[in-house]
Amino acid sequence: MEAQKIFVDYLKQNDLKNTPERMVILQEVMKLDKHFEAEVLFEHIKSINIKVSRASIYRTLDLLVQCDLVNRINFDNTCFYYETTMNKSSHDHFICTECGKIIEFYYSEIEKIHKNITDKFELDISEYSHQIYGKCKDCKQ
Amino acid sequence: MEAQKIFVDYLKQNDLKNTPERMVILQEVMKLDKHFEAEVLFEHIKSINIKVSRASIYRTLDLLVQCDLVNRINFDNTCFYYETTMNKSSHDHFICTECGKIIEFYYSEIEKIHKNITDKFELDISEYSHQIYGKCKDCKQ
DNA sequence: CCCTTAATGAGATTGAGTCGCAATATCAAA
DNA sequence: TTTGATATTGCGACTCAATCTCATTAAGGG
Repeated sequence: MEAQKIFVDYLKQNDLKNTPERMVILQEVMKLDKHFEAEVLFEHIKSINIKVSRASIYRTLDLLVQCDLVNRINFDNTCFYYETTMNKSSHDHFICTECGKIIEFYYSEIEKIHKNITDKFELDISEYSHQIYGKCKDCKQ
Repeated sequence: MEAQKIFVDYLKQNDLKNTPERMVILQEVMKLDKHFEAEVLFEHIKSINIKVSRASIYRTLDLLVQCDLVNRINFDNTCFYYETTMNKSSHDHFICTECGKIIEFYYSEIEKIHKNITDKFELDISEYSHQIYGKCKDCKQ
């Protein structure tokens, strides 16, 4: 399903209003590279001469996270990063502490672990965070 | 080996000085529950009438992390949490988003995944972060 | 077209963590 | 000891992402 339809439906179902600001933000989020910062999105939208306040950027990103169109990731504790989820399966990240390069990876064992821990402790898992830090091939030696 | 000896050796090996502030901080860190905040440590030390500045708390915690006596964990992006590593094997955390309860768990598969990814991408892993969020048994329904 | 309710923007505020710097302490060598 | 090079401390100023406040404006069902 198309992102915009998902978002509009989500708004309607939650008695939230469909505003031009929200539509612009969704549209521009989809154009950005993966792993962008809220501030970058704010500057980007300003640069194309559309006026949206920083507060609306943050509020709308929260909504997009809530309706699963966007993931919020904490790489380095300087700020949150965001990535769209469309057409993407779940994955984790390796972050090179030298050059900042990001490698995405997926192991089904992670899901098995989550299943196992869910059963063992009778949990209700809503999200998880898994990052590996180190030096990439090029930055090693 | 005893924590204090490890720390003192670490300081000596790195041409750092053995100061009363550093010793007090190490000593009080060992008394605190797991998963404490820097601010809590600061308040705790103030409460026993020892004067150590906030800056020294942060600087010394960094040193303790560097010599592996303490882990720094990012649970909820409000601030860092710290835990002593003494007599503890590697483990990850489940955090209940309702009551804040923390469950520690260990799966050897995690290490296998890290080994695998290391080989595949020729990485040099220095640390990792793995947290699961959700509702615990008591907060479910 | 109205009216209730939500959303917006601007700027103030928060709060963890860092930085700069003058004063002070450490510690190895004389 | 005393000295002196160097590290450390504390204080307060500062940073910066993120949140909050609140008056004004907009959405959209009836």
